[in-house]
Amino acid sequence: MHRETLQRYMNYLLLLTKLKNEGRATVTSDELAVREGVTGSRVRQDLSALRILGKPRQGYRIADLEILISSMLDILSAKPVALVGIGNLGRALVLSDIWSHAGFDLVALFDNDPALIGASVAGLPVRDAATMERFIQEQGIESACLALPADKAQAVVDRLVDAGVRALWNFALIDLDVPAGIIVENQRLEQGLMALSFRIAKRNQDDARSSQD
Amino acid sequence: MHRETLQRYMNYLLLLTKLKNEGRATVTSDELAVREGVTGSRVRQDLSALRILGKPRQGYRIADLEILISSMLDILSAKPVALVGIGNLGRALVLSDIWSHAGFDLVALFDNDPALIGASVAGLPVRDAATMERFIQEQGIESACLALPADKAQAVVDRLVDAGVRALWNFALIDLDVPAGIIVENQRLEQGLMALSFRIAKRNQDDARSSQD
DNA sequence: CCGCTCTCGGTACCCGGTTATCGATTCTAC
DNA sequence: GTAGAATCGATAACCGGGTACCGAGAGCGG
Ligand SMILES: NC(=O)c1ccc[n+]([C@@H]2O[C@H](COP(=O)([O-])OP(=O)(O)OC[C@H]3O[C@@H](n4cnc5c(N)ncnc54)[C@H](O)[C@@H]3O)[C@@H](O)[C@H]2O)c1
Ligand SMILES: NC(=O)c1ccc[n+]([C@@H]2O[C@H](COP(=O)([O-])OP(=O)(O)OC[C@H]3O[C@@H](n4cnc5c(N)ncnc54)[C@H](O)[C@@H]3O)[C@@H](O)[C@H]2O)c1
Repeated sequence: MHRETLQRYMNYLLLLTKLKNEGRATVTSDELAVREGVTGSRVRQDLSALRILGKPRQGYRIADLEILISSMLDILSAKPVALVGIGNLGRALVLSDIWSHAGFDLVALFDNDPALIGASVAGLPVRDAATMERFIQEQGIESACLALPADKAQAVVDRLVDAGVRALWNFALIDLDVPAGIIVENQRLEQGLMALSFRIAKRNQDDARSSQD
Repeated sequence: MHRETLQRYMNYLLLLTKLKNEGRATVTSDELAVREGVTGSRVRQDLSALRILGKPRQGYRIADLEILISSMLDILSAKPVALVGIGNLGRALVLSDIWSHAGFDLVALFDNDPALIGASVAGLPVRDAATMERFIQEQGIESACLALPADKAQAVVDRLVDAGVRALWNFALIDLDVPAGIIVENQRLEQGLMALSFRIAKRNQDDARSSQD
């Protein structure tokens, strides 16, 4: 499955939640399509690939779609995950509700700043990073999120992988080096900002060109 | 230009910076290709589209690539940008160095929390959100970043657009409603986490399947 | 100086994602 | 009940991003 396709499924899901809150029970392929900037055909093929059936003149049952897309993404489970680096970004992540929405359960916070250790964020204690390996092994945690300086990230990753972590969500701007089989999902915020810069430049060019005509 | 292609250019840029720091002056298409999981052919076509010429048996001059890709993305300029919502996420963004890397200059911080107004973050004062429109108009700011609660975002966006903002980098989990011509780049963190969940599920399935054989 | 090798630039081809189309089905209206 | 409209499911056609290939130029070794 290509990244674009995967993103479409996630957008369907977000859209469905919104529609459900509006009291809707069914949705047509064209409705989903226009909001995604794609054709009804594409949506029907996406859903058909998940063996989801709709009814002519009625559309698809929103509840069915939600369950099937969610289970494909495996976000109905609650995989335990640890967060390392409780700085500004880390705190924002702890306080957000994205973990449960994406099939994770944030169970542990780690930092090596004595001023932070022992504090509590959103009801979770900040643990000493020195105790990280032990806790992760004991709890069988296989996922971790990194919100710490780029120059500290690789060393922490090595320790995490040794302790049994097999999937990483990385916010540090660095290409992590991991053994085969370990998944790294990089969250590169500056890419979003660069994309914005490009789109602004493109719009300004287009505007200038069309005003010339 | 498709999103995937754009992302490839940004990755080239990050890679080039790294190579330059290692003292390299030139790079071959195959070198860039393997790190991007693509063929040398694709890289050469990408670069050729930017009218970048290489030399046989030598490759491309890194300095040239950096300048041309940077100018395509328009990240050499310093577009003024305002940040609204100086919570945990906002502070993390202020303190990061992504702004200049992506062609922006963070010039103003706004919040409506009296406890924050007047404080200083990274040398910038937090201004009263009530004075937002005026400041933005006076300074001719056309870009803004939103790091505030989803239920407050739309109202703030309406004010920003009225004041002249034409490009938005949005962290709130909501589909913003804006007039035509206004660019919105949504930074959906939970999509990265969902993608991680999907990749974990897929790997576990594959592992189970291959151990069956 | 002469091949030999490496890498670029261009072209042709391929593949898969996207769209278009059409028959089938179900609901509405009268 | 029948006509008509709407929407699905399937298939075919299209398109563009990606790859493979080949000829050309640039450096290297002898
Ligand atoms: N990729 C991006 O676009 C982007 C944007 C913003 C921030 N970031 C990254 O995220 C990181 C975190 O951002 P932030 O604003 O929260 O930074 P921060 O400095 O506020 O927080 C970093 C935290 O990590 C902790 N830490 C440092 N070394 C550690 C170690 N070895 N073990 C455990 N904890 C350790 C520190 O004590 C601190 O609390 C930044 O360093 C930055 O690289 C990336
Ligand atoms: N999309 C995601 O994946 C994701 C992840 C984390 C956070 N977020 C979003 O980012 C937002 C910010 O996160 P945070 O942790 O910094 O939240 P936060 O509550 O710490 O910060 C929000 C800030 O916005 C300010 N604010 C509220 N209303 C305002 C208004 N009308 N004008 C100006 N300022 C106003 C508040 O005073 C506060 O300082 C969250 O609400 C969340 O929706 C999104």
